[in-house]
Amino acid sequence: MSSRSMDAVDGQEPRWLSDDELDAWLSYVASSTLLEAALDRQLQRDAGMPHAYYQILAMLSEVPGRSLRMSDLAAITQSSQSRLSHAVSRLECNGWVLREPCPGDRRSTLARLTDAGFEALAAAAPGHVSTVRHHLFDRLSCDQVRQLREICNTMLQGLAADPEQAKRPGPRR
Amino acid sequence: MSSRSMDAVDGQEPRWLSDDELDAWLSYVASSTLLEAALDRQLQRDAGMPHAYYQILAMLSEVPGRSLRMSDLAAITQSSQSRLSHAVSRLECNGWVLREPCPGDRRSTLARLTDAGFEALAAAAPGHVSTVRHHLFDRLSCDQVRQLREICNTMLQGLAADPEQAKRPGPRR
DNA sequence: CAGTAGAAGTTGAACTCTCAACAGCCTGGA
DNA sequence: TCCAGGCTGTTGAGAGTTCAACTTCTACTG
Repeated sequence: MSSRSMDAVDGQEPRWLSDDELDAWLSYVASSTLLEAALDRQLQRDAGMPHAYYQILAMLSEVPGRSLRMSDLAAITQSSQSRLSHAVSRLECNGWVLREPCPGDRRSTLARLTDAGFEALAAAAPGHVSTVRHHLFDRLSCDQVRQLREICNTMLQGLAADPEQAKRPGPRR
Repeated sequence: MSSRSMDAVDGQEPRWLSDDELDAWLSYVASSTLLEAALDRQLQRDAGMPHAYYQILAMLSEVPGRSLRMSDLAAITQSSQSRLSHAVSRLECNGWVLREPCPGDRRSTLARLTDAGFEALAAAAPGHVSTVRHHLFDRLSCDQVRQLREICNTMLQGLAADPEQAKRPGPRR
């Protein structure tokens, strides 16, 4: 990743990261890896679900009717359709989510948060928020919280518009 | 996660996130999820390895002898021992890494980057750096890069000292 | 209105990661 | 010296994710 020990062999010498950028990158990778691991560990231990599943329940809980089309739910949880489909299957087994047909478009499926699902979320929320606080917000100044939001929003603009994001290769036949 | 639709049932009302914090958190979760997915996709497609495996090769490449004890390699890649052991097994099958006994401590194992592994890394690096640049550093000001580093380092202090991190339940016998 | 391209969702296989248990080795105090 | 407990690493099972293929349905175009 640094230019110190790596030379390009082809014609196009890539723009390596500067020392400042490399420092920031290594810190970012380390902290985001460890934070996600800590969140998963806490939620798995105390609520029997990984962080990604908590997010699905949380997003459903915030929406009128506590129900969303699978596609929309996938979009707001930064999930692929396949990942979400597997996840909802598991949540359905737990009785936390329910699949039902979508009126008006027979391709679509609605995922609805059940009462049991809402209760599981409500039970999990305090411990989760406390973990997020402990590792993140209790350590940052108000300025840093704003800076973090700005930085992440800037990233999001590029990531959301990523063409790779949407690319879905057709069948081979 | 917000206090708007969730009330604590038990005695201890948790400190919910403020609106600013919630905004920052949702942006953080979304951007880190999408960025990690983009990195994995690019590396998997162009180099046949996920981001975590790239990091293992990269860390090995920066160290004298291109060789580290499994424990030390796990520490600098934010990996559990188990995860690293599985990963190195796979990298060994690719001929990119080699396991060898550690002189002086027969418990330990050294993982060494092979020449083929170094070449695979060198071939993967330009595309990877370019992806990191494209999604992150090309969009941030110098100030923001410094802010990001500060924020992540602050997080790291807490995460590295996390007691959960080290807890390893003993055998049941 | 038929044909077709694309959208929505699911599935199964392969892969990665976590968790718990285990085996081997080292070290300090009795 | 001995051995108890800790360190190091591996393994197998189970859970979650990705990828590619597929089905069904919608909407556009001629």
